Amino acid sequence: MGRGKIEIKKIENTTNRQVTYSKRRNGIFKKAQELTVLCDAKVSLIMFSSSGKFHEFISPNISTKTFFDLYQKTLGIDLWSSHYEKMQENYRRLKEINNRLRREISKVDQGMYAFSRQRIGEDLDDLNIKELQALEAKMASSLEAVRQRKYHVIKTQTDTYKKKVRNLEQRHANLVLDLEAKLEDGIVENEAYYESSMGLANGASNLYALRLHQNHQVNLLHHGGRFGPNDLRLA
Amino acid sequence: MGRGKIEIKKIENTTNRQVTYSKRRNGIFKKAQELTVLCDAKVSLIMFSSSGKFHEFISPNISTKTFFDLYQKTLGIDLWSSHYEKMQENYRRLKEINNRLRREISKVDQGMYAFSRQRIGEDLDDLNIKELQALEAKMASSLEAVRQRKYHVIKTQTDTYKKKVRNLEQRHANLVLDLEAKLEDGIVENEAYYESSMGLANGASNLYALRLHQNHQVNLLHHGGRFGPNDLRLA
DNA sequence: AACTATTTATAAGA
DNA sequence: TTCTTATAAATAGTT
Repeated sequence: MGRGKIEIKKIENTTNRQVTYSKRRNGIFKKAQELTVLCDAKVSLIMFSSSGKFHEFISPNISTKTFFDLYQKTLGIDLWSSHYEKMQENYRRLKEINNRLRREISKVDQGMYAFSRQRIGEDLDDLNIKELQALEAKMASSLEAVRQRKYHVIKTQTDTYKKKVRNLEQRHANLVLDLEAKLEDGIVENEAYYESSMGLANGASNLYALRLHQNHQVNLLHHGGRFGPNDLRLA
Repeated sequence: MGRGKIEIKKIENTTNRQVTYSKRRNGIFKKAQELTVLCDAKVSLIMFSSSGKFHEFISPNISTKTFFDLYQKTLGIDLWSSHYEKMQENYRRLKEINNRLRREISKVDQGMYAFSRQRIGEDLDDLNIKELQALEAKMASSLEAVRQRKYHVIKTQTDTYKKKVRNLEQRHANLVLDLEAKLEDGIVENEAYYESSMGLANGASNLYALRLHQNHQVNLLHHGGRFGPNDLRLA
């Protein structure tokens, strides 16, 4: 219908193609409109040009959504079922997993609670003698492990103190020797300095006092001392 | 375009309308097809006649679903948002909850593990003396609670046995009285029966033996006996 | 966007 | 429905 007949194949000339698209689009929309009126039909016509331009015609008094609901109902299928149903399935599965996780948490929680309470010595009413004895044995062994560890820590600290003391002994002995040498040479004459130095370096009795001090310290630690392993004060 | 010009309004004659629908439908489908080819366009054409008959044309190489996804994307709206998007939102939320639950389980598990290991006496290396002493005290107190409970259970069982014994004493005493009465009346003459009955009912020494037995039982329980609370055997 | 020669669609009839 | 055909409508190529 034109000056010449055309072959129905893609129009390569872009301008030409766009013009033809525009003309024929109007024609087809007019046809759709006429069909809607003449035949009381419902028509949905959606087009995208090659350049992506969008045009739509839809019969009056019907929304695209309604139209597609009708479409799907007519075909008896759901276009989005593959999408939607799959998601629904996943949703169900996720929900189930979720519930299982919740139950598990609850279980673990209760288990931990029971364990804790039992170890703390409550909730023992439902244990029989055999179970009680097993629990007692385990706890006794645990307690023993804790005690062993405690003694080990204390021993380590004690050894550290012993070394400190030995070191002090050595330093004071050297100091005394040095001081005596200087006194003999007449270099040092300050009496007060002499006395204090001698007091510290005055042989076995003073060192014994130091050792007593250390032992006392250990006892404090044993019976509830609050000194950390790095607390090396001696008094 | 026909033998005569027609007014564009609903054709009231049903047959006429259906014929026109059929003819024009073919025409419009042909136009859509030509547009698709000539202009490289994407066309979706869906129609329902007034009698509900459904016909569809869609450009090749594109599904109705794809077409509508494109449609929605172009319009920037989602016709199915009320349904689909809501579900998608829920799905996301559920997934998040799921992950949180997993993390929680992991946390609780680790917590329980650490707790368990510490109480069992391992993993004590990172505790200082103060912490060790606190743990020791707690465990000692727990252990004491377990022991108390054990003794209580044993005592309860012992009492049960005592009652059993008293009950037996009574029944045998009655039996003896009954037997003696019958012997006096000359009803019973079986010597063997008499001896065995008298053996059981023969006063304090036998009951003492029973009691000894019971005490021995208690000791067994105390030092590792394997009898449950419902195990009432006496030998 | 308008023109118009020509093709195409189709209304009415068979 | 389909075919025929006269005629209305659409449109290809041109301006």
